[in-house]
Amino acid sequence: MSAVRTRSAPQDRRQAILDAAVRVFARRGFHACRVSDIADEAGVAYGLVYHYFGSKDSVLDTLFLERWNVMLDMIAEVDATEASAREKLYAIASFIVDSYRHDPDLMKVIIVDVTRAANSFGQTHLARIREAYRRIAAIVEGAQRQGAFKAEIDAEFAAMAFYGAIEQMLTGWIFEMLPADEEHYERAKRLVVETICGGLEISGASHGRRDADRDGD
Amino acid sequence: MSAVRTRSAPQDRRQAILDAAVRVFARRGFHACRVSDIADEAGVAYGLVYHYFGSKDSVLDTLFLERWNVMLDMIAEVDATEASAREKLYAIASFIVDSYRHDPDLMKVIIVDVTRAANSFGQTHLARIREAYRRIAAIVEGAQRQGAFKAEIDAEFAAMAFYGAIEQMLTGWIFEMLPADEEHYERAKRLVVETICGGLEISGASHGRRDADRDGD
DNA sequence: AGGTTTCGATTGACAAGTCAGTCAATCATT
DNA sequence: AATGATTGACTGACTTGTCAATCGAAACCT
Repeated sequence: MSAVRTRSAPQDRRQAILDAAVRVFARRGFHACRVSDIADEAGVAYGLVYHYFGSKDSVLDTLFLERWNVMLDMIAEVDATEASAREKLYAIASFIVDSYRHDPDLMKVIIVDVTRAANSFGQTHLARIREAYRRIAAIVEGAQRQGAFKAEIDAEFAAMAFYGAIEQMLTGWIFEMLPADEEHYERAKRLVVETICGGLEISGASHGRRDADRDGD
Repeated sequence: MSAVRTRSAPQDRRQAILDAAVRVFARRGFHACRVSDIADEAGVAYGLVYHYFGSKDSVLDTLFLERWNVMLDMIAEVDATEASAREKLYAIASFIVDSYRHDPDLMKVIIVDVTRAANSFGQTHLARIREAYRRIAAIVEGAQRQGAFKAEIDAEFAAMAFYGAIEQMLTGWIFEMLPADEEHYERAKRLVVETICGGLEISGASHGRRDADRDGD
């Protein structure tokens, strides 16, 4: 124990408020819950929330930005490796799915409450979200230059389709439309990459034709 | 003209309120706008909104259900045809994209305020949304039985990836992350189907292996 | 060691404002 | 006159953000 007894360290209180916010936001949604709910859940006085955060919005901002920035860093890091585009995309899918596995409430809040309010909040969030698409698109572009991915599919589109597919999986888990267990998490990672890359990669035959009729090679 | 002059037909007023609601919901979001905003936009008195609708939520419910049911019918109709799975999925993508082209405000409201907030409303919406996934999954299953789609990818997962990719395109247009013009709408339809089916269909070679090495068949 | 000052952390009652929903009255049409 | 549509002021409930007061720990002094 470090600074225990009657009062805990300031940063613990701040973190306790953030943790409590994740729980109540996930439970009833950002709009439906009150600042007093956060304070009650964290076991602190109402006013303390305003001591650490400028507003209720600011609490949500902090939750989103802290997590999103970790993801942006992760994407940049992965892209810097020598792995194939497929492996890079698998790493991203893994990261997002594992984020959900590790803290489903936080991911629920980010997907349900932040994305929804992305336009009513400042443009800040929108810019960060867009940045993620851009970095994924950069991976696709790299693969296109190397001839591994079809060049005729716009990289920006592909990135959004990829991210959209992943987000829909999480949505399925969040709203209990899909079974959410360890096995399905792993299957989801593989499915998303297999589905998207199977369509993006230039395979030996069948460039995108509907029928599986083999041509004269 | 039928019942014109000083007072228009009741159903016109009701529709005027719905149309106004779409506009104000799209502009500032469902939660951020007041019932008085709807009434003002529609040019009717505050109380009239409550004459036609039981609550503010009920207005949103109506907007969502009326449109969503049209889509559900459309999917069932398409699935009953003899078209290939790829053509069926293209028809669905077309319908959704065209819905956005025809009434972007309404689609924005449905995606931003309903689809992503489905848990805060009753289970009614969730069930309708799930029904859409189920119908798309049925198309995938049909293709799997016919040997046109890979059997090892869960149909439910595939359906969600497909819908998620489309919804992400709309999100891109809604938040002005993607160029929204006629040409891009058409490209988006093709991209989504090409991306998803390219990965789902059993092509002559490369069953899902990363490398395009041809096996001895 | 004991007393005291300082200052950020913490409290919770309160002011000020918001908004959904109600309802009694009015209007138009038949 | 009867019926249903329409009005908009009003109520009641609820919320955010403020703020003056209090607390606790450490530094500072004697």
